[in-house]
Order: sequence, then C-alpha cells, then structure tokens
Amino acid sequence: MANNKPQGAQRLTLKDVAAKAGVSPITVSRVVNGSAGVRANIREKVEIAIAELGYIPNRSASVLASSKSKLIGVLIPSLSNVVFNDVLRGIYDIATPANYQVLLFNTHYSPEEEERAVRTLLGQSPEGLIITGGEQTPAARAMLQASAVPVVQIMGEVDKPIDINVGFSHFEAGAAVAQLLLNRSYLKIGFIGARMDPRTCQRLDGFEGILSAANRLDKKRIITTQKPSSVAMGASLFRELMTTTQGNCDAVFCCNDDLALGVLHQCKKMHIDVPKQFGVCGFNDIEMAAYAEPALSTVRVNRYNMGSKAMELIFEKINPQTDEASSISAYINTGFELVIRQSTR
Amino acid sequence: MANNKPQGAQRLTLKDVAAKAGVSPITVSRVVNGSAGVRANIREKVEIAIAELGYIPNRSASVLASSKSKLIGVLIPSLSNVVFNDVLRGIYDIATPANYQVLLFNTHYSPEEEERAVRTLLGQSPEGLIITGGEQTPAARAMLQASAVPVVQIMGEVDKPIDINVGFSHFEAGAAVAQLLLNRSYLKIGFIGARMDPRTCQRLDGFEGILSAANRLDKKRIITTQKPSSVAMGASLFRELMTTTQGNCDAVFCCNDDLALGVLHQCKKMHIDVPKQFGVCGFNDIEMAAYAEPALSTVRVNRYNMGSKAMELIFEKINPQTDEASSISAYINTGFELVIRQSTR
DNA sequence: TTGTATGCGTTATCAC
DNA sequence: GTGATAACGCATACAA
Repeated sequence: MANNKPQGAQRLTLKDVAAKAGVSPITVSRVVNGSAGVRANIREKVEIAIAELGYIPNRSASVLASSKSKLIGVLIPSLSNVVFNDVLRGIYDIATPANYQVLLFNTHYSPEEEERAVRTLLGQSPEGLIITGGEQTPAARAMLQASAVPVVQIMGEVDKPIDINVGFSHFEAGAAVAQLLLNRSYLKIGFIGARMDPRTCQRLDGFEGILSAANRLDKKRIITTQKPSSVAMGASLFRELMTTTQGNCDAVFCCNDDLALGVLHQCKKMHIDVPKQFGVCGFNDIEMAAYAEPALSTVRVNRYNMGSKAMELIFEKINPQTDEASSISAYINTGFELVIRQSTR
Repeated sequence: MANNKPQGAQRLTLKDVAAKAGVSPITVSRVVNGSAGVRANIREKVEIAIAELGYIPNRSASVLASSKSKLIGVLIPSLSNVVFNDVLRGIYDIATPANYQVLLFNTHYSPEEEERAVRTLLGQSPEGLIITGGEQTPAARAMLQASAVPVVQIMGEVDKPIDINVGFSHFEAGAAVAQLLLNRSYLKIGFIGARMDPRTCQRLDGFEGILSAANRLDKKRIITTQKPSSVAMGASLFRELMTTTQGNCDAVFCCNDDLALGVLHQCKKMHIDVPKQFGVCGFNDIEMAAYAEPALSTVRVNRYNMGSKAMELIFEKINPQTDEASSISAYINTGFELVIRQSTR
C-alpha cells in the first residue's frame, strides 16, 4: 500500500514563523517578498525560522490580498500537435525566468471549451492571456474585453484583434505555396488537409485564390477530413486523391508535414516519381522534412517566436518600459518562409 | 496602438450579484457551486444577475476559504520531447473533464529547478502532484513528504517512491533490446544516446548488463552526448561511432527513435545495408518509426497511459471509491513492448 | 431553504 | 525599520 504520507498536516502560516522568530507576521512577509526595509539580523533570524519550519507561503492568500497572481493563462487547441509544442516552449522560456507561471488549457479546437476555459482562467486573476486564433465566442470575447487583462491572440492574423495579435497570414502562406507549384510548372495541383481548423482553412483559401486566378483550380483535387493529422492519414488521403481524380493530378500541397511525409511514403509505394512526376509541398518544416527522401519542400514558420514574442508583449504591457504607453502595435507579423527542397522540381 | 481595453475595472464580487438579485451572498455562492438546496426560482434570478453582470468568481478567495484548489501540479523535464507530450495528453484528458486544472512546470532536467517548482507548486495548495522520475533533491523530497498531497512519480520505476509510482523499468527495457539484437545474431553491438537523463542511463545499464553477460560488451561502442536529441544528432553520433570503432560494429541501440531515424538516414548515405549489414533499434515507437525505410524496430511504451493512470490514481486518493483505503499499490508497471520491424534482421 | 457570523493567510495602509 | 489593523472575496458552520 502507498500510504507513507501524513494526513491533514496543519498548514504553516506567517504567524507560526513570526512566533518562532519573535517578530510580527508582516515582517516575515517582508522577508519572504524580499522587501528592502528589513534589518539584516532580523532578516536572518526570520530566514532561519522559515527554513526550520519548512514554511511555504500560501499563494491564494497572497493573490487575494494583493491581486498580483504572476499567472499567465494559455489556451491552445491541441497538445498533440508539434506546432504548439514549440509555441509553448517560447512562452515558458520567457515566463519562467520572470517567475511567472503558466496555466495551460487545451480547448480541443472547440470555441465552447475555449469559452469555459476563459471563464475559469479569468477567475484566477491572470496577469496576461495567450489565446489561439480569433474564433472566440461572443461571450468569451466580451469577457476578455471587459477583463482589463492583456490578451495576445497568436498563430494567425486575426480580423479584429481583442488586444494584441502575434502571428502571420495563413492566407498568404497558402497563396505562396500555390504560386511556387505553378512556377515549377505543375498544372494539376491538389490539396490535402486534415483537422481543418480555421488557419488551415485560411491556407486553403489563399491557395485556391491563386490557382483560381491562374485558371488552374479544380475542387475535385481538394481532399480534406476533420480527423486528426498523421503520417498514416496523409497516405490515406493521397490514395483518395488519386482515386477521385483518377490520377489526374501532378502536385499536392499538404496542410502539414506529417501528411506530406505520408504522401511521400505512398508515392514510393505506388512508384510515383517525386518530384518529376509529382510535386509535394508540406507545411511547418518539422525536422523530419529535411530527412525524408526526397527531402520535403515546405513552409517554415517562427513557432517558438510566436510564443516568446507573445509573452514579451504581455510583460511590456504589464510593465511598460517605454515612455509612450502605446508603443505596442496591435499586430506583430512573425512571417513565414518557403523552404524548397527535393520534393518539388 | 493596441489599447482597446479598459483600465482598472473594479472586480465584481458575490455581494454585487447578491444585491442585484436581492438575495444574500451565500445564496449566490450556492448557485455558483451548484449546491442542491436552492429553490428553482431563486436560482434562476441569481443566474440572470450573474449573466447580466458578467460575474466571474474569484478563485483565490475560494481556495483560501475552502482549501480546495482543483489544481494538479505537473513537473516534467522537457517540453520539446514528444514523449512528454503524450503523457501530458493523458493527464489533461483525465483532469479536464473532472474540472481540474493543470499547472505545468518544465524542470529542464535540473533537480534544482525541480525543487524550486515544487516549492512554488506547494504554495498553490494543489490536490495532487505528478513528477518525473525519482531524482528529487533531499529538500524537495522532504517538502513533498511533509505536504500530505498525493504525489505520483511517473516515467521510470523509482527506488523509494515518495508515494505512488507509475512507469516501467527502463533497465529491463534496455536489457530486452540487447537480448533482441543478440538473438538476431548481431555480435558487435553499440549504443547511441543523447540527453543522457536518468532513465536513458538506466536503459543503457540494462543493455550493458546483458551484453556483458554474453561477453559482448565493448565500451568503445557506447557513444553518448548530453546535448539534446534530434535526427541530425543521430546521424552525427553514428558517424562518430563508425570512426571510433573503425567500422567494427554491426548494430546499434538508439536511446530514442529520432536518433535512430538519423542513423538510418546516415546508413543510406554511407551505403550500409540495414538490416543485413547493420541492425538498428530505436526507442519510443513514434509514428515515423513505422514509415522509415527500412521500418524501424523499436520499443513501444504506454506514454499516454502513464499520464492518465497517474491522474486516475490521484483522484482515487483524493476521493477513495473503494472500501479499503489502501487499494492503491505503490508501483504501477505500465510495461513496454518490443516492436520488431525491418531494421533488425 | 435561506441567511448570519466568522475565518482562511496574506498584504496595504498607516501609525509608531 | 517595525508593527497593529483592516481589508481581499469566498465558504464553513450553524442558526433561523
């Protein structure tokens, strides 16, 4: 049995430490918070008492009394998507050294779950919120607006930012890929997408726009599913594409690299020559993209930067360093970059 | 400028809602918490008032008054490692539906950072803690022991569990791989490892144990680095292995699949035939392992389960469902499984 | 079923 | 430089 833990240990408070050190609670509080005005010998006495008792300050009481939480709320739609991994790293790498904590919510691509998370989060007096995209429910938007908490919407370019927006135009990125494939003389260009979230749809829109303008758009070559992305799904959607179009297709833009790796795998199985016979372009530039055979052309995105920049902007808003309060512009474009490798001719 | 947010909005409290609804604060509290004993018409009145005012309860006050935080602290050593991704998904998938929140700390493989995180975390009155491995500092261990908070140590089998332990024996897993390679008639077997954390070291130990017993251990074939894992690193370490051993090596166990994928890539470049001439085994069974060429032999681990099981055990401890209080055993073995594909003969 | 009094552990404010 | 007192917003215990 696993019961080597004490039950109902009475929580130690400032008072206990104060009693032991022979000072008042408020003095202990000052020591804990590193306030300046405490004599060295008293500070030491208190510190010893803290160590001996193993005192740990109660954060709830502190937040309640001071309304400073050192808490940043983060809302992302998925934990299994590598993309958010890097974003999170960026966030944590800035937040942690500043002694801020991150409260992370997974919204599962659902605005309703997001709304619930926003409500819960705002109850914790966060000092900043980082939220994915711009598809908040009206209620969530209203709460956010009313809250006076700095809000950064990340990942995509958002229509009417609630506050600050850090990301890039998925529409333009999709358009750029379409243009690339056209430039490389592919003519019957398709699209494969899974988990069609708003940003993926924007990429598709931009993509279709360019093809359409070039008179090269054929909706039969657009294969999508709401199911999650995976390498296996990429292979499967590719087979579907080939069936639907009866092979009348010579290139494909995959909404992410996992799918594209699946397509490459399937091409090899079907003895389709990439890039001569068929072009493949992914999205995200995950590490494996460079190690695929042929190496995958894709789109590189500053995921880490989106996270770290968002966090920095929140700190800048909490604690303005510049004279002009409004030096933060509403939209920070983190851009994207085509990475052309061997899977496109 | 991005300043479309109100400043210093006065926080709404129970009292405000109570006044608006013409009831007492405690009644509002009951409605908010879904307590049974509130008449339907009153409840409705209160709910309307809440909606109209946009009231959001103050969590700090609630926690302070009730010492129920609905908070689970999670400490993991890395955010960039896919392994922890799956574990986290398991944790969130159980915690979120139960209305519990997760406070996530990245300890960067440092026991000191971990100790700091434990201290911060315990200050939030968490109802449970999930922590990676068993290498806590004595101070952290002491705090954990004293805290009366359920603690689950995950990932590896831990020597002296603080409370509950969910994971598997990395030692045995490493031994199993060594045995596999021996069984497949590889004779000069090496090891490649990056970011040598405690669990990776245990795998290496088990691996060496078997080779040593078979009189097949040659330390020159053990190549490790403290730098992070990546496909690129796998290729690089493989080159090092080949140089160091002057090619006198016919198989390798990579401490994770990323490294192994790099090895496969490098083998292809160097025209080394896998698996005939050279055997490769990875660890983790990430999706790409099955899509590599040749498909990668590896070890499958119940990452998601480790997370979800840990969370379930905490709930079981918080809220015992069984009569016997001690039905939770101290160690839950989530096991592992060899997945033999084409990269080993 | 509803309300009143009290305390949770900390910090702000203002004395000393 | 140090301390007393009064919040902070909510929930527990008990009374009505």
